[in-house]
Amino acid sequence: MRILIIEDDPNVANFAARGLRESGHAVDVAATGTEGLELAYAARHDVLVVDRMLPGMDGIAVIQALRSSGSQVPILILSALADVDQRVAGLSAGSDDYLTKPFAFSELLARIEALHRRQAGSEPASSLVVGDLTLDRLKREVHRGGDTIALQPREFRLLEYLMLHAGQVVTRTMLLEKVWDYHFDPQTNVIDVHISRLRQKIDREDGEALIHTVRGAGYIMRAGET
Amino acid sequence: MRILIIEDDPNVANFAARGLRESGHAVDVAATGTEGLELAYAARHDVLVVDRMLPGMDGIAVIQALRSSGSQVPILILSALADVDQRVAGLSAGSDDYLTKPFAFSELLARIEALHRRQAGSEPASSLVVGDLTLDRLKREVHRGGDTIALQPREFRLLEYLMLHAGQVVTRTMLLEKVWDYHFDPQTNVIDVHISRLRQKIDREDGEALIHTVRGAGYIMRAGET
DNA sequence: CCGAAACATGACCGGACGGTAATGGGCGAT
DNA sequence: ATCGCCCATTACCGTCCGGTCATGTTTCGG
Repeated sequence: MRILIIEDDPNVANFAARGLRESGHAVDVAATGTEGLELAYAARHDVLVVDRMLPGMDGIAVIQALRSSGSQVPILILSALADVDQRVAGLSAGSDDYLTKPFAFSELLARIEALHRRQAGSEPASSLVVGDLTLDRLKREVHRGGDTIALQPREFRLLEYLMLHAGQVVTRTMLLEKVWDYHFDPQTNVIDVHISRLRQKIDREDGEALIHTVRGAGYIMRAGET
Repeated sequence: MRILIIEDDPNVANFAARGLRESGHAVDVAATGTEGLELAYAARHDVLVVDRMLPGMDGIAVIQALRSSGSQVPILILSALADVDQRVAGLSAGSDDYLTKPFAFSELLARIEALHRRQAGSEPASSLVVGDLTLDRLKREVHRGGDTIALQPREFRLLEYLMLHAGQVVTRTMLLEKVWDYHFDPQTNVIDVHISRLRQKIDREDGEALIHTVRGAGYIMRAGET
């Protein structure tokens, strides 16, 4: 389990970090809000422990920034402010738990594990998004900018795979393996045909193209420039 | 949002229930652990608030019973025991939060909403289980006791719907609406035919039958007796 | 115990899904 | 600039999904 602690008081930070490491977790520590945000963006953490009061960027602001960027990490606020209003404010800002200093390490650990337990129970993302295109894996629905797009099963699997790997080139071999379950080269242009059909449905004239071909390599799903 | 409060002190129970109702939530109240368990099994709640000390069946025991039956409901423990060890014990038992009495209602509400927010963000269950039959909604795979079962799309949707409502009778009308998207009666026996096909695949001679017909009503998916 | 209603199952068959192939177009290399 | 390769697109058609129908079986009321 990987934990990020954002806390400016080195005593508290070290105390917590050490204990968590001894419990077998990987711990990153940041002393300021901005540094913390960078670390949070740089790597996936299982739980964040954030001090309420931080020099520069405040803890609440950090949480709001993370949440507004779509992050779902469980966050525990650590604070000296025991006041009920403060606690409520912290929770409303988008955190999942609030622990007041001074705290017992065993409780911090228990709460972190409770947060993680809950998160771990949650399923792999069931809805994929690239640009204004969204695909709901459970409902098996695809939408682009408001309207629903009907896809055939094979088309759906193809798009799903492309979106799961959005931003990375997907080779023909990968597609044959994962979308067609072929473990050999069919020597035909099945893929080309289905890419074409997909494009006609999702990359309609309106809006930018999301499926890009990478000559000699395969295809890539991407919104935005570069 | 539907909340179940298991609390023997009527003052506390009423205080919390009233406040939550005023905040627009549906609230059920149970005064004993056993009664609480029954209510929890009888209906789906979004959050449970459980008193630590209860006459008869203890709060911790209630939580353990729920968790071992596979329930994932977010649970908040309410307790007069502020002691760190008690708090840790409560969280380890499988609860998600721990609030000590006396408490401010605004904090209870904020914590309940934080728990729910987290839960709501998590996806609907992607794998369904009834007896030794499992269905993975994302991988679109069905297994019964070790081996994989291949289902046609319509068969899959049918089984998925039955399993989503395991334990409750599913009427023909419901199936037509939700599995076939028919909003009228096709006057044919499509459903019977598909139920039959499903049975041949999943209720093979080996193992107990999971799909049961309820004469005059519909079908029900259930493992175990009664 | 008999009959009717409700349900189960097997056979049939139309249509759409999805693969193949052929042709046309565009990018890149020499 | 031109040739060749890689990709795009259209048309065609076989296969299997899934709905209908007809017949057999079970359950319940009278």
